[in-house]
Amino acid sequence: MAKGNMTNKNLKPDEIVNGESKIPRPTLMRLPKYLEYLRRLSVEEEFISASQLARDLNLQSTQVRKDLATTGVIGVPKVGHGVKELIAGIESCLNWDSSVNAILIGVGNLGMAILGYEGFQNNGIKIVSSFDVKSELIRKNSENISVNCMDRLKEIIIDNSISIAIITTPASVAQKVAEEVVACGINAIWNFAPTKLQLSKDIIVENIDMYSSLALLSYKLKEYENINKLQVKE
Amino acid sequence: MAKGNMTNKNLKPDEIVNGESKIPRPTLMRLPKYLEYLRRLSVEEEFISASQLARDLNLQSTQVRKDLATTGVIGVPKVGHGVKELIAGIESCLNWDSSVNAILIGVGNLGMAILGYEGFQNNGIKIVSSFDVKSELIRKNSENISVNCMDRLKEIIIDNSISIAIITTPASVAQKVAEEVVACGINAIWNFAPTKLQLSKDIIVENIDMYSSLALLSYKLKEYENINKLQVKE
DNA sequence: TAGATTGTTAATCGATTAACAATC
DNA sequence: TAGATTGTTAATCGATTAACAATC
Repeated sequence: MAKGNMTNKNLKPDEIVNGESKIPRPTLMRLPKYLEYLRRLSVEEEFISASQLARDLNLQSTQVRKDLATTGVIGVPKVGHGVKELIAGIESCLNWDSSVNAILIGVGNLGMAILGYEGFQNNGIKIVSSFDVKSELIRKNSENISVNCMDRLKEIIIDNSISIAIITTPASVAQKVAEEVVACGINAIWNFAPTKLQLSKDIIVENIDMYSSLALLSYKLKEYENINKLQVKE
Repeated sequence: MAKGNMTNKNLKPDEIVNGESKIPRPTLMRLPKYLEYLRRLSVEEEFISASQLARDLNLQSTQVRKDLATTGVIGVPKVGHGVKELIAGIESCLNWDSSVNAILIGVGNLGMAILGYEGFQNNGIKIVSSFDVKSELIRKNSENISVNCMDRLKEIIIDNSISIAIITTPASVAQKVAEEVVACGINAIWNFAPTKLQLSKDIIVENIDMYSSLALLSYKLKEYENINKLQVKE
């Protein structure tokens, strides 16, 4: 398995996390895209060049080389990088070579959608149980994952060594739910509810932020329409 | 209504879009957070200071001042910014002061979840119709939005002046669906399917990128656990 | 070999943060 | 007034991109 970052010398102390150098945030966000691409390659393709990756993913080849370097995988000039090595390297960086246990809270449409995704097992996370307040959902199996009432939260979190809570409740109750799971010892939250959670600084929170994305879309569409208007005038 | 950027002088030509200066991407992504905060304020609060906003949203006050400046709203020293003006200014920047018509394709769990959100009307987008291949869904109303078969795609897009297509299909068919809507004249896509769409450069695409978000979460959790291990050792 | 690709250093770009005069 | 806040300039930080020697 690829062990990262032996190549990096001259690092300042705070650039090193437990012997490995910190990976920049934008790089981390691109790693899953490389990984998906690599996993789709046919088994015959033994090597892939950063240049080819750049072409297919619409990135700069220098950026791809830099990104791949963070995984610690060494390439071969004129040949490229070993596909298997690269997959293992990225998985290792992201901690996606094994699965961490998660629960999901809020088994509405969104929760059901996420329980139904099959990709998570290959991406470092395993949803082992889910929760809802609606009694008609309790004990009804969805995608083979049991739905429990909120009373059993602490018990199930502890018994299953849960590390991550996925919040798919309505925004109105997300804060309350977040506080509850934190009280049960959870310190990583993946929040799909469109609301900002106010929690202690040491709790890891990642948000799926629909409205930021929509803001970009709306702004680009406005630019696009303005340009068209200008062209019509001219 | 706030008309942006009268204050900015000395702009290079490519910093100006139709008479307004370009808003940086990170700022655009924060604008919805300011907007949500401002909308939640009680009507009695006439003014809000950038400093207060910074405190409540965990941002730097300089950053908030810079961000608010892009909306063109002028603040009053010692007092702050008018809340109403600020709301109008942000809405105007994002084109969220009116709604653009959208369709949604793929009425599975995820699609149903999005059809059920009430926030979109206030955020520049109105879903007027939806589509699915599953015949049992067709004509069954969900949240008062009709579900149609794919045959009616072009007709409905044209009749309703649709600008945006929201894709909530399984990843396996997202590319095909995207090509179909583009063929019907759509040039803005909001893609919730976890796959990279390959489309002509002039099509506006925004992705809800779950796996980038999960990568950050996984990496932070790994860092967190490494730090804990180190502390146990010491 | 020649050409493509590598890893890395230096230059550029753009966003954040610090500093500060102006202001009500 | 004094203190808080503004808008803006300058400094810093960090990521992207360009350039290039090394290499199979």
